[in-house]
Amino acid sequence: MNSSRPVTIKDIAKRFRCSPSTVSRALNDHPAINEDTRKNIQEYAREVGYQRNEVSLSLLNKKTATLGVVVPNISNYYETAVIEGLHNVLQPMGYTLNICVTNESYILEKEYLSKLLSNRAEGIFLSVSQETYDSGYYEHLEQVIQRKTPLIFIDREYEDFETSRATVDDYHGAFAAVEHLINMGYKQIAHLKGPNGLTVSEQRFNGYKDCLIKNGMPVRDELIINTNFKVESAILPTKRLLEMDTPPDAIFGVNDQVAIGAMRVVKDKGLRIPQDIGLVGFDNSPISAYTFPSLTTVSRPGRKIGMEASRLFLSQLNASGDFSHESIVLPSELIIRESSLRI
Amino acid sequence: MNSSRPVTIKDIAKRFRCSPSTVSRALNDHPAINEDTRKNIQEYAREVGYQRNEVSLSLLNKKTATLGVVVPNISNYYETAVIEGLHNVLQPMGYTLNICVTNESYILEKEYLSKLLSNRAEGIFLSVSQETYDSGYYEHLEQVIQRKTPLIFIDREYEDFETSRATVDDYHGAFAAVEHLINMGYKQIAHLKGPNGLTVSEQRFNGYKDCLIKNGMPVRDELIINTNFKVESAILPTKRLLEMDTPPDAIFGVNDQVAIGAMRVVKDKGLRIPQDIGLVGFDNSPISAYTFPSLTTVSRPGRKIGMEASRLFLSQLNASGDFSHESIVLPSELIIRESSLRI
DNA sequence: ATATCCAATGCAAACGTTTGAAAAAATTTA
DNA sequence: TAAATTTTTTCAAACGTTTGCATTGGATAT
Repeated sequence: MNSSRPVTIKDIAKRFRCSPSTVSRALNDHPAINEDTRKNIQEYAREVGYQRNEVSLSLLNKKTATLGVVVPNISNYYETAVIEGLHNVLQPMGYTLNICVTNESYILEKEYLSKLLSNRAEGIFLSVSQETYDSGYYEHLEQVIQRKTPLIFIDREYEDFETSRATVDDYHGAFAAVEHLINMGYKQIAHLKGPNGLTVSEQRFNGYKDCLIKNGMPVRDELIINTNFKVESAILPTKRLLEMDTPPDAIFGVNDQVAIGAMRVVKDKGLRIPQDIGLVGFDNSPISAYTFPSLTTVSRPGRKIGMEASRLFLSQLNASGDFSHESIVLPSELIIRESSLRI
Repeated sequence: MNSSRPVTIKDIAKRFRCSPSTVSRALNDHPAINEDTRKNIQEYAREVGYQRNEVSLSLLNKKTATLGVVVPNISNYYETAVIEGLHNVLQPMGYTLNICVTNESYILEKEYLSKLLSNRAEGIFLSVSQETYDSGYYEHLEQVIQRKTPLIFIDREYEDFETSRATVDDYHGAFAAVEHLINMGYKQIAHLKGPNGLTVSEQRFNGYKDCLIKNGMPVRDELIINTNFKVESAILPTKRLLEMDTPPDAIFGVNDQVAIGAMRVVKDKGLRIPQDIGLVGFDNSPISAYTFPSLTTVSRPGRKIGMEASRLFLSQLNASGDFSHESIVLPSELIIRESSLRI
């Protein structure tokens, strides 16, 4: 008849014919408890596998030690690196991360935020979904603000939303990548762009465009084709590029996946990298160093972003009433490898 | 002075000079509430951004609708696919997934399990860490069992632990991969093995070994070298293999990452794939189809594993007292691509 | 005018824990 | 032995919500 109901402090109290308070104090090593009582109770508690019900404590203390991490997906290297960074700082402080994957859906994002608030998460790290961008709705964020729950944007962001944010300098990373291609003598640089509307996509695109302009090179619309960040989404666009009358002699991919997809198509065509076609990606994913040829790319400090975001959260938490939000932009770094190194 | 304390039912009750019960019923559309009262209360609640405190409800109902997912890491394609599968089934049912990354650490795994139990998670999906394997300790799992919290193993497992589990048939996948290499005429097949002790590593290794034996081929110890699953860990081992007096003519990597690392080294050596060296990976990661040459691999149904694990959880939940644990083994599938297709 | 009935609301307990203050018990002091 | 002191334990409230049961007040029927 030993039901699966977890042992409570009351159960133990009954067993020892004492009050719950005594048990609670005994378990917490309160000084005003008789040594014997304490030992007996602790021993018994261990024996029966007592485990403090944190739910009741959360209710009592209004502290859940839970943080929400809301991201569009976790299948990319960068996202997992960010989570690792958050984790490294916050886990040792006793926080539990509640990772929510929106799958780029607005509705899921909204649901998750509601749920996190209902569950009294003490802070939320958010990388907004594609759909949220597209729709432009952000009432679901207002609830978070209204409830004064610290909200930290990671990576993607609403430009005009007043919160803290930790992002990577995509613009200058892209700029440096394209400038490098120009320095290598490439003349017609194509861009496999990310989905429209996303800050990440647009920032990188802007870096690409501005770099061309600054260097007196034309921005050819037909050399800019959209992808969805995934490797297979680069295949057709790259084919199209290579079949043009005046095809590009270099391709800047919005991320490594896309660049690797392009690499495959280029090689299938029998073109040589970097001699015939230069190639640059973005992210410095682990595999980029081991493709053949290895891929020039721009590294994003994902772990650092996570750690900085944690810092922002903590400072907001400790802040008294008036708190000015911070925007942290970490630099990205060009990593030159074989795919663009034309001698 | 508007403190950030969330609005409670009591606050609303005070505002309307009624009892909390009335507010609760009004918000939950209880029929015995006056229509006007209901409307007024609901409107006011929306206005002030009332949000039900789920913590208190959890305490009251002893239901948290929270499930723990404890995995060594989330940076691989497979793991995220599993999580996606779990998510797809369980999120719509109202469950929140609490994803915990142990980073292959025993201590973290133990801490997370304790925490999940303390937070009254209603079920736990576990892929045990490397350290847990190595140490052989599993008292931390006993607590879970003792508390009768459904525990489902995903992917990795203790062979002799009585729970439900959903795993992939790594053995036959590896067997098929090696048999394919043999059919292609490769004679000296090396194996870049995963870390010792992990079921995944050992199953694949066994598949490799048994296939060689069954085909009357020698198992040469010097052709079996350990890696840690990561791309860079394949570099030195592969170099060593290729510098041997009688080097292998094929390499079976424990996963795609390792195979891709090997691919790089082989190409650097000026050897041709698949003519000089055949190559097979494991996982069917998105990129494996787009390497050059594309990588023959074994696909693991990660999403399906997640969905099956969910099913196991649900059936255990609905089971009355006596419940016999299920072991589900999903087949893996050989995907033949260019890297092994010698004509 | 009184009994009957129904609609609407309030009361109180419960979930598991902590904690300040009060009470009880044990010990020391005079 | 009584008073004073110290040690140990209990009481009660609190956290926010739900819910069975009791209560209220008004309307209807007799």
